[in-house]
Amino acid sequence: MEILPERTVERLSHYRRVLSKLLEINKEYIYSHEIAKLLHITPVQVRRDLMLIGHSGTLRKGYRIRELISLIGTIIDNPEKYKVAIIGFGKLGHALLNYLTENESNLHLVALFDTNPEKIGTTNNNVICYSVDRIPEIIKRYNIDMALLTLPPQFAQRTANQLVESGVKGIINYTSSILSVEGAFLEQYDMIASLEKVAYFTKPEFYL
Amino acid sequence: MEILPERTVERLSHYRRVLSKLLEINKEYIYSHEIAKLLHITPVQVRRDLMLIGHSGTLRKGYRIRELISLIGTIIDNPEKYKVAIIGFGKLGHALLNYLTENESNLHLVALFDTNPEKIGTTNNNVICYSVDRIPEIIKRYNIDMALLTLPPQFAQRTANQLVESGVKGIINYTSSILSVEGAFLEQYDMIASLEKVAYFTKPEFYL
DNA sequence: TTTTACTTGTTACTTCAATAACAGATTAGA
DNA sequence: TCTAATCTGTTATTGAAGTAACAAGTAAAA
Repeated sequence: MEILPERTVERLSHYRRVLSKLLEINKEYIYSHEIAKLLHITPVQVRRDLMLIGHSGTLRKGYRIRELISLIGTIIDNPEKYKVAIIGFGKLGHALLNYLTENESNLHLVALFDTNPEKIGTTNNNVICYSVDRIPEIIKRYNIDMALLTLPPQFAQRTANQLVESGVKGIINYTSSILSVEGAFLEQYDMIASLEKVAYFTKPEFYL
Repeated sequence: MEILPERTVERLSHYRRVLSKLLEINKEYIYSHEIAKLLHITPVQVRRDLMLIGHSGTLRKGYRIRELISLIGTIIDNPEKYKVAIIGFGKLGHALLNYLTENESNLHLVALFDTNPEKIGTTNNNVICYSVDRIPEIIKRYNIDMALLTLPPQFAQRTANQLVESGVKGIINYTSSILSVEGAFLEQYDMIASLEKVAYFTKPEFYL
Protein backbone atom coordinates (compact mmCIF):
# COMPACT_ATOMS: atom_id res chain seq x y z
CA MET A 1 0.00 0.00 0.00
CA GLU A 2 1.24 3.42 -0.94
CA ILE A 3 1.97 5.83 1.88
CA LEU A 4 -1.10 7.95 2.59
CA PRO A 5 -1.29 11.75 2.79
CA GLU A 6 -1.17 13.06 6.36
CA ARG A 7 -4.57 14.68 6.11
CA THR A 8 -6.13 11.51 4.85
CA VAL A 9 -4.79 9.59 7.84
CA GLU A 10 -6.27 12.17 10.19
CA ARG A 11 -9.61 11.90 8.48
CA LEU A 12 -9.51 8.11 8.60
CA SER A 13 -9.21 8.43 12.34
CA HIS A 14 -12.31 10.62 12.33
CA TYR A 15 -14.24 8.33 10.02
CA ARG A 16 -13.61 5.39 12.26
CA ARG A 17 -14.80 7.11 15.39
CA VAL A 18 -17.95 8.45 13.79
CA LEU A 19 -18.75 5.15 12.11
CA SER A 20 -18.29 3.19 15.32
CA LYS A 21 -21.05 5.22 16.88
CA LEU A 22 -23.33 4.42 13.98
CA LEU A 23 -22.61 0.72 14.26
CA GLU A 24 -23.83 0.89 17.84
CA ILE A 25 -27.22 2.04 16.63
CA ASN A 26 -27.27 -0.77 14.08
CA LYS A 27 -26.79 1.22 10.93
CA GLU A 28 -25.31 -1.05 8.30
CA TYR A 29 -24.60 1.00 5.18
CA ILE A 30 -23.66 4.63 4.74
CA TYR A 31 -23.33 6.97 1.74
CA SER A 32 -20.35 9.19 1.15
CA HIS A 33 -22.52 12.26 1.51
CA GLU A 34 -23.73 11.09 4.89
CA ILE A 35 -20.18 10.68 6.17
CA ALA A 36 -19.34 14.05 4.66
CA LYS A 37 -22.18 15.73 6.48
CA LEU A 38 -21.09 14.29 9.80
CA LEU A 39 -17.54 15.59 9.41
CA HIS A 40 -18.45 18.81 7.61
CA ILE A 41 -16.40 17.99 4.57
CA THR A 42 -17.33 17.21 0.96
CA PRO A 43 -18.53 13.82 -0.30
CA VAL A 44 -15.78 13.86 -2.91
CA GLN A 45 -13.15 14.01 -0.26
CA VAL A 46 -14.66 11.04 1.50
CA ARG A 47 -14.77 8.99 -1.68
CA ARG A 48 -11.25 9.98 -2.55
CA ASP A 49 -9.93 8.97 0.85
CA LEU A 50 -11.70 5.63 0.62
CA MET A 51 -10.35 5.14 -2.87
CA LEU A 52 -6.84 5.67 -1.52
CA ILE A 53 -7.27 2.91 1.01
CA GLY A 54 -8.83 0.71 -1.64
CA HIS A 55 -12.27 0.39 -0.15
CA SER A 56 -15.17 -0.25 -2.48
CA GLY A 57 -18.74 0.61 -1.74
CA THR A 58 -21.87 -0.73 -3.29
CA LEU A 59 -23.55 1.39 -5.88
CA ARG A 60 -26.72 2.98 -4.55
CA LYS A 61 -26.22 1.34 -1.19
CA GLY A 62 -23.04 3.03 -0.03
CA TYR A 63 -20.30 1.64 2.14
CA ARG A 64 -20.65 -1.25 4.55
CA ILE A 65 -19.85 0.33 7.89
CA ARG A 66 -18.49 -2.71 9.67
CA GLU A 67 -16.18 -3.55 6.78
CA LEU A 68 -14.96 0.01 6.49
CA ILE A 69 -14.14 0.30 10.17
CA SER A 70 -12.13 -2.85 10.10
CA LEU A 71 -10.28 -1.83 6.95
CA ILE A 72 -9.32 1.50 8.51
CA GLY A 73 -8.03 -0.46 11.46
CA THR A 74 -5.77 -2.64 9.37
CA ILE A 75 -4.38 0.45 7.72
CA ILE A 76 -3.77 2.94 10.49
CA ASP A 77 -3.29 0.61 13.44
CA ASN A 78 -0.27 -1.47 14.16
CA PRO A 79 -0.58 -5.24 14.38
CA GLU A 80 0.42 -4.98 18.03
CA LYS A 81 -0.76 -2.20 20.29
CA TYR A 82 1.21 0.97 20.08
CA LYS A 83 2.95 1.74 23.32
CA VAL A 84 2.90 5.33 24.45
CA ALA A 85 4.62 7.30 27.19
CA ILE A 86 3.88 10.76 28.51
CA ILE A 87 6.92 12.77 29.53
CA GLY A 88 5.96 15.43 32.06
CA PHE A 89 2.95 14.70 34.19
CA GLY A 90 1.59 18.19 34.67
CA LYS A 91 -1.84 19.47 33.73
CA LEU A 92 -1.40 18.78 30.05
CA GLY A 93 0.13 15.39 30.67
CA HIS A 94 -2.83 14.58 32.87
CA ALA A 95 -5.26 15.74 30.21
CA LEU A 96 -3.58 13.45 27.70
CA LEU A 97 -3.73 10.58 30.16
CA ASN A 98 -7.48 11.08 30.37
CA TYR A 99 -7.88 11.22 26.59
CA LEU A 100 -5.95 8.01 26.20
CA THR A 101 -7.82 6.10 28.86
CA GLU A 102 -11.29 7.38 27.97
CA ASN A 103 -11.09 6.81 24.23
CA GLU A 104 -10.29 3.21 23.65
CA SER A 105 -7.98 2.85 20.72
CA ASN A 106 -5.02 0.91 19.51
CA LEU A 107 -2.78 3.12 21.61
CA HIS A 108 -1.70 1.77 24.93
CA LEU A 109 -0.38 4.16 27.55
CA VAL A 110 2.44 2.37 29.34
CA ALA A 111 4.37 4.92 31.38
CA LEU A 112 4.43 8.42 32.78
CA PHE A 113 7.57 10.35 33.65
CA ASP A 114 8.09 13.35 35.90
CA THR A 115 10.68 15.01 38.12
CA ASN A 116 8.40 15.74 41.06
CA PRO A 117 9.15 13.27 43.90
CA GLU A 118 5.53 13.43 45.01
CA LYS A 119 4.38 12.13 41.65
CA ILE A 120 7.08 9.54 41.11
CA GLY A 121 5.90 6.11 42.15
CA THR A 122 2.20 6.93 42.01
CA THR A 123 -0.24 5.03 39.86
CA ASN A 124 -2.76 6.94 37.76
CA ASN A 125 -5.42 5.08 35.81
CA ASN A 126 -3.22 2.00 36.22
CA VAL A 127 -0.17 3.72 34.80
CA ILE A 128 2.95 4.18 36.90
CA CYS A 129 4.82 7.47 37.05
CA TYR A 130 8.60 7.06 36.89
CA SER A 131 11.46 9.45 37.43
CA VAL A 132 12.72 11.03 34.22
CA ASP A 133 16.13 9.61 35.14
CA ARG A 134 14.79 6.21 34.22
CA ILE A 135 13.62 7.15 30.72
CA PRO A 136 16.18 5.05 28.80
CA GLU A 137 15.66 2.04 31.03
CA ILE A 138 11.86 2.02 30.96
CA ILE A 139 11.51 2.95 27.29
CA LYS A 140 13.71 0.03 26.33
CA ARG A 141 12.20 -2.41 28.78
CA TYR A 142 8.65 -1.88 27.51
CA ASN A 143 9.56 -1.17 23.89
CA ILE A 144 7.72 2.12 23.89
CA ASP A 145 6.99 3.40 20.39
CA MET A 146 5.75 6.91 20.92
CA ALA A 147 6.28 9.73 23.40
CA LEU A 148 4.26 12.83 24.20
CA LEU A 149 6.37 15.70 25.45
CA THR A 150 4.61 17.88 27.98
CA LEU A 151 7.56 18.92 30.07
CA PRO A 152 9.18 22.35 30.50
CA PRO A 153 10.57 23.51 27.14
CA GLN A 154 14.18 23.80 28.26
CA PHE A 155 14.37 20.02 28.74
CA ALA A 156 12.55 19.09 25.56
CA GLN A 157 15.47 18.72 23.15
CA ARG A 158 17.65 16.74 25.51
CA THR A 159 14.78 14.42 26.38
CA ALA A 160 13.86 13.96 22.73
CA ASN A 161 17.40 12.85 21.97
CA GLN A 162 17.31 10.36 24.84
CA LEU A 163 13.99 9.01 23.64
CA VAL A 164 15.09 8.46 20.08
CA GLU A 165 18.29 6.80 21.24
CA SER A 166 16.19 4.49 23.36
CA GLY A 167 14.11 3.46 20.38
CA VAL A 168 11.12 5.77 20.27
CA LYS A 169 9.83 6.16 16.72
CA GLY A 170 7.26 8.92 17.10
CA ILE A 171 7.20 12.09 19.16
CA ILE A 172 4.56 14.72 19.66
CA ASN A 173 6.06 17.86 21.08
CA TYR A 174 3.56 19.97 22.99
CA THR A 175 6.20 22.30 24.40
CA SER A 176 6.89 25.64 22.81
CA SER A 177 10.49 24.75 22.06
CA ILE A 178 11.34 23.78 18.52
CA LEU A 179 13.01 20.42 18.23
CA SER A 180 15.21 18.75 15.71
CA VAL A 181 14.84 15.01 15.64
CA GLU A 182 16.47 12.45 13.38
CA GLY A 183 15.28 8.92 13.08
CA ALA A 184 11.75 9.42 14.34
CA PHE A 185 8.55 11.05 13.14
CA LEU A 186 8.06 14.38 14.86
CA GLU A 187 4.85 16.33 15.23
CA GLN A 188 4.97 19.78 16.76
CA TYR A 189 1.97 21.32 18.41
CA ASP A 190 2.55 24.83 19.56
CA MET A 191 -0.43 26.17 21.45
CA ILE A 192 0.74 29.75 21.49
CA ALA A 193 1.30 29.82 17.74
CA SER A 194 -2.10 28.27 17.30
CA LEU A 195 -3.74 30.90 19.51
CA GLU A 196 -1.96 33.74 17.79
CA LYS A 197 -2.91 32.38 14.40
CA VAL A 198 -6.58 32.29 15.29
CA ALA A 199 -6.31 35.79 16.74
CA TYR A 200 -4.83 36.99 13.45
CA PHE A 201 -7.58 35.47 11.36
CA THR A 202 -10.31 36.97 13.49
CA LYS A 203 -9.20 40.49 12.74
CA PRO A 204 -12.15 42.59 11.66
CA GLU A 205 -10.67 43.44 8.26
CA PHE A 206 -10.78 39.79 7.22
CA TYR A 207 -14.48 39.32 7.76
CA LEU A 208 -15.84 37.88 4.57
CA MET B 1 -1.79 44.38 3.70
CA GLU B 2 -2.72 41.22 1.90
CA ILE B 3 -4.00 38.38 4.01
CA LEU B 4 -1.12 36.12 5.01
CA PRO B 5 -0.91 32.33 4.58
CA GLU B 6 -1.80 30.42 7.75
CA ARG B 7 1.59 28.79 7.96
CA THR B 8 3.34 32.11 7.66
CA VAL B 9 1.35 33.49 10.57
CA GLU B 10 2.31 30.52 12.71
CA ARG B 11 5.95 31.01 11.86
CA LEU B 12 5.75 34.72 12.60
CA SER B 13 4.62 33.77 16.07
CA HIS B 14 7.69 31.56 16.37
CA TYR B 15 10.04 34.17 14.98
CA ARG B 16 8.87 36.69 17.50
CA ARG B 17 9.38 34.43 20.47
CA VAL B 18 12.81 33.31 19.41
CA LEU B 19 13.91 36.82 18.55
CA SER B 20 12.70 38.21 21.84
CA LYS B 21 15.08 35.88 23.63
CA LEU B 22 17.95 37.12 21.48
CA LEU B 23 17.11 40.73 22.22
CA GLU B 24 17.49 39.93 25.90
CA ILE B 25 21.08 38.90 25.33
CA ASN B 26 21.68 42.13 23.37
CA LYS B 27 21.94 40.73 19.89
CA GLU B 28 21.06 43.44 17.43
CA TYR B 29 21.08 41.98 13.93
CA ILE B 30 20.33 38.51 12.64
CA TYR B 31 20.71 36.75 9.28
CA SER B 32 17.97 34.72 7.67
CA HIS B 33 20.08 31.60 7.96
CA GLU B 34 20.48 32.13 11.69
CA ILE B 35 16.74 32.38 12.19
CA ALA B 36 16.32 29.36 9.96
CA LYS B 37 18.71 27.32 12.04
CA LEU B 38 16.88 28.18 15.25
CA LEU B 39 13.53 27.04 13.85
CA HIS B 40 14.88 24.16 11.76
CA ILE B 41 13.54 25.55 8.53
CA THR B 42 15.23 26.93 5.42
CA PRO B 43 16.62 30.46 5.08
CA VAL B 44 14.53 30.95 1.95
CA GLN B 45 11.38 30.38 3.87
CA VAL B 46 12.39 32.97 6.43
CA ARG B 47 13.16 35.55 3.77
CA ARG B 48 9.95 34.78 1.97
CA ASP B 49 7.89 35.21 5.12
CA LEU B 50 9.60 38.50 5.88
CA MET B 51 9.05 39.63 2.31
CA LEU B 52 5.34 38.94 2.73
CA ILE B 53 5.13 41.23 5.73
CA GLY B 54 7.22 43.82 3.92
CA HIS B 55 10.23 43.79 6.18
CA SER B 56 13.57 44.77 4.71
CA GLY B 57 16.91 43.68 6.07
CA THR B 58 20.27 45.23 5.50
CA LEU B 59 22.55 43.55 3.03
CA ARG B 60 25.39 41.70 4.72
CA LYS B 61 24.09 42.72 8.13
CA GLY B 62 20.77 40.93 8.23
CA TYR B 63 17.57 41.97 9.94
CA ARG B 64 17.34 44.40 12.84
CA ILE B 65 15.84 42.29 15.58
CA ARG B 66 14.07 45.01 17.51
CA GLU B 67 12.45 46.37 14.38
CA LEU B 68 11.36 42.95 13.19
CA ILE B 69 9.76 42.04 16.50
CA SER B 70 7.77 45.22 16.54
CA LEU B 71 6.68 44.78 12.92
CA ILE B 72 5.47 41.26 13.62
CA GLY B 73 3.52 42.72 16.50
CA THR B 74 1.74 45.27 14.37
CA ILE B 75 0.79 42.53 11.95
CA ILE B 76 -0.37 39.62 14.03
CA ASP B 77 -1.53 41.42 17.15
CA ASN B 78 -4.67 43.41 17.51
CA PRO B 79 -4.49 47.09 18.45
CA GLU B 80 -6.24 46.23 21.68
CA LYS B 81 -5.54 43.08 23.63
CA TYR B 82 -7.38 40.05 22.46
CA LYS B 83 -9.78 38.78 25.06
CA VAL B 84 -9.92 35.06 25.54
CA ALA B 85 -12.18 32.69 27.47
CA ILE B 86 -11.69 29.04 28.32
CA ILE B 87 -14.84 26.94 28.29
CA GLY B 88 -14.42 23.90 30.49
CA PHE B 89 -11.96 24.19 33.32
CA GLY B 90 -10.69 20.63 33.51
CA LYS B 91 -7.12 19.46 33.15
CA LEU B 92 -6.74 20.75 29.62
CA GLY B 93 -8.42 24.03 30.44
CA HIS B 94 -6.05 24.41 33.35
CA ALA B 95 -3.07 23.66 31.13
CA LEU B 96 -4.20 26.36 28.73
CA LEU B 97 -4.64 28.79 31.61
CA ASN B 98 -1.02 28.17 32.54
CA TYR B 99 0.19 28.65 28.97
CA LEU B 100 -1.66 31.92 28.71
CA THR B 101 -0.45 33.34 31.99
CA GLU B 102 3.15 32.15 31.69
CA ASN B 103 3.78 33.32 28.15
CA GLU B 104 3.05 36.99 28.03
CA SER B 105 1.46 37.90 24.76
CA ASN B 106 -1.20 40.06 23.27
CA LEU B 107 -3.80 37.59 24.44
CA HIS B 108 -5.61 38.38 27.62
CA LEU B 109 -7.44 35.62 29.45
CA VAL B 110 -10.61 37.13 30.83
CA ALA B 111 -12.91 34.33 31.95
CA LEU B 112 -13.20 30.64 32.70
CA PHE B 113 -16.43 28.66 32.52
CA ASP B 114 -17.38 25.35 34.05
CA THR B 115 -20.36 23.38 35.33
CA ASN B 116 -18.78 22.13 38.54
CA PRO B 117 -20.18 24.12 41.53
CA GLU B 118 -16.88 23.69 43.35
CA LYS B 119 -15.05 25.52 40.60
CA ILE B 120 -17.62 28.21 39.91
CA GLY B 121 -16.75 31.39 41.75
CA THR B 122 -13.10 30.52 42.30
CA THR B 123 -10.29 32.72 41.08
CA ASN B 124 -7.33 31.13 39.29
CA ASN B 125 -4.34 33.23 38.32
CA ASN B 126 -6.63 36.25 38.75
CA VAL B 127 -9.27 34.85 36.42
CA ILE B 128 -12.76 34.10 37.68
CA CYS B 129 -14.55 30.88 36.87
CA TYR B 130 -18.21 31.38 35.95
CA SER B 131 -21.07 28.99 35.43
CA VAL B 132 -21.56 27.99 31.81
CA ASP B 133 -25.11 29.32 32.17
CA ARG B 134 -23.65 32.80 32.16
CA ILE B 135 -21.75 32.42 28.89
CA PRO B 136 -23.84 34.86 26.83
CA GLU B 137 -23.88 37.45 29.59
CA ILE B 138 -20.16 37.40 30.38
CA ILE B 139 -18.99 37.09 26.77
CA LYS B 140 -20.98 40.17 25.84
CA ARG B 141 -20.07 42.14 28.93
CA TYR B 142 -16.33 41.76 28.42
CA ASN B 143 -16.41 41.68 24.62
CA ILE B 144 -14.56 38.40 24.48
CA ASP B 145 -13.04 37.71 21.06
CA MET B 146 -11.90 34.15 21.25
CA ALA B 147 -12.90 30.96 23.05
CA LEU B 148 -11.07 27.74 23.75
CA LEU B 149 -13.35 24.72 24.01
CA THR B 150 -12.14 22.11 26.46
CA LEU B 151 -15.47 20.81 27.64
CA PRO B 152 -17.09 17.41 27.13
CA PRO B 153 -17.67 16.84 23.40
CA GLN B 154 -21.44 16.43 23.63
CA PHE B 155 -21.80 20.08 24.68
CA ALA B 156 -19.35 21.50 22.19
CA GLN B 157 -21.66 22.32 19.29
CA ARG B 158 -24.35 23.94 21.40
CA THR B 159 -21.78 26.00 23.26
CA ALA B 160 -20.08 27.05 20.03
CA ASN B 161 -23.39 28.33 18.70
CA GLN B 162 -23.96 30.32 21.89
CA LEU B 163 -20.49 31.78 21.70
CA VAL B 164 -20.79 32.93 18.12
CA GLU B 165 -24.19 34.43 18.81
CA SER B 166 -22.66 36.32 21.70
CA GLY B 167 -19.99 37.81 19.46
CA VAL B 168 -17.00 35.49 19.65
CA LYS B 169 -14.95 35.67 16.45
CA GLY B 170 -12.49 32.83 16.91
CA ILE B 171 -12.84 29.35 18.38
CA ILE B 172 -10.32 26.63 19.00
CA ASN B 173 -12.03 23.33 19.51
CA TYR B 174 -9.98 20.88 21.55
CA THR B 175 -12.82 18.40 21.93
CA SER B 176 -13.07 15.38 19.70
CA SER B 177 -16.45 16.45 18.33
CA ILE B 178 -16.50 18.02 14.91
CA LEU B 179 -18.13 21.41 14.82
CA SER B 180 -19.75 23.52 12.20
CA VAL B 181 -19.44 27.20 12.83
CA GLU B 182 -20.58 30.13 10.71
CA GLY B 183 -19.41 33.65 11.27
CA ALA B 184 -16.24 32.88 13.18
CA PHE B 185 -12.84 31.41 12.46
CA LEU B 186 -12.67 27.83 13.67
CA GLU B 187 -9.59 25.78 14.39
CA GLN B 188 -9.98 22.13 15.29
CA TYR B 189 -7.39 20.28 17.26
CA ASP B 190 -8.16 16.64 17.66
CA MET B 191 -5.65 14.94 19.93
CA ILE B 192 -6.72 11.43 19.09
CA ALA B 193 -6.42 11.99 15.35
CA SER B 194 -3.05 13.53 15.94
CA LEU B 195 -1.88 10.54 17.99
CA GLU B 196 -3.18 8.06 15.47
CA LYS B 197 -1.53 9.95 12.65
CA VAL B 198 1.85 9.82 14.34
CA ALA B 199 1.33 6.13 15.08
CA TYR B 200 0.65 5.53 11.39
CA PHE B 201 3.77 7.35 10.26
CA THR B 202 5.98 5.45 12.65
CA LYS B 203 5.16 2.13 11.08
CA PRO B 204 8.32 0.21 10.34
CA GLU B 205 7.64 -0.03 6.60
CA PHE B 206 7.88 3.76 6.26
CA TYR B 207 11.37 4.09 7.66
CA LEU B 208 13.35 6.05 5.17
C1' DT C 1 -39.07 -3.45 -20.21
C1' DT C 2 -37.30 1.08 -20.45
C1' DT C 3 -36.17 5.20 -18.34
C1' DT C 4 -34.69 8.08 -14.72
C1' DA C 5 -32.34 9.25 -10.61
C1' DC C 6 -28.71 8.37 -7.87
C1' DT C 7 -24.13 7.02 -6.17
C1' DT C 8 -19.59 5.36 -6.78
C1' DG C 9 -14.73 5.66 -8.54
C1' DT C 10 -11.35 8.08 -11.04
C1' DT C 11 -9.10 11.60 -13.62
C1' DA C 12 -8.34 16.46 -14.32
C1' DC C 13 -7.96 20.91 -12.39
C1' DT C 14 -7.18 24.46 -8.92
C1' DT C 15 -5.32 26.32 -4.85
C1' DC C 16 -2.02 26.65 -1.25
C1' DA C 17 2.62 25.90 0.64
C1' DA C 18 7.51 24.94 0.24
C1' DT C 19 11.72 24.90 -2.38
C1' DA C 20 14.88 26.31 -5.88
C1' DA C 21 17.10 29.63 -8.65
C1' DC C 22 19.04 33.81 -9.41
C1' DA C 23 19.57 38.92 -9.91
C1' DG C 24 21.15 42.80 -7.30
C1' DA C 25 23.58 45.14 -3.76
C1' DT C 26 27.10 45.80 -0.33
C1' DT C 27 31.10 45.00 2.30
C1' DA C 28 35.73 43.18 3.00
C1' DG C 29 39.93 42.26 1.27
C1' DA C 30 43.46 42.22 -2.44
C1' DT D 1 40.29 50.85 -6.86
C1' DC D 2 38.83 46.41 -8.22
C1' DT D 3 37.44 41.74 -7.18
C1' DA D 4 35.32 38.18 -4.66
C1' DA D 5 32.31 36.63 -1.23
C1' DT D 6 28.06 37.08 0.88
C1' DC D 7 23.33 37.98 1.88
C1' DT D 8 18.88 39.88 0.56
C1' DG D 9 14.55 40.01 -2.21
C1' DT D 10 11.79 38.15 -5.76
C1' DT D 11 10.26 35.17 -9.35
C1' DA D 12 9.77 30.47 -11.05
C1' DT D 13 9.19 25.70 -10.09
C1' DT D 14 7.76 21.78 -7.66
C1' DG D 15 4.85 19.36 -4.53
C1' DA D 16 0.84 18.47 -1.59
C1' DA D 17 -4.01 18.90 -0.66
C1' DG D 18 -8.59 19.81 -1.94
C1' DT D 19 -12.28 20.46 -5.44
C1' DA D 20 -14.65 19.73 -9.65
C1' DA D 21 -16.18 17.04 -13.40
C1' DC D 22 -17.84 13.10 -15.28
C1' DA D 23 -18.14 8.16 -16.88
C1' DA D 24 -20.14 3.94 -15.44
C1' DG D 25 -23.22 1.18 -13.24
C1' DT D 26 -27.39 -0.07 -10.52
C1' DA D 27 -31.79 0.13 -8.39
C1' DA D 28 -36.26 1.90 -8.42
C1' DA D 29 -40.07 3.79 -10.87
C1' DA D 30 -42.79 4.36 -14.97
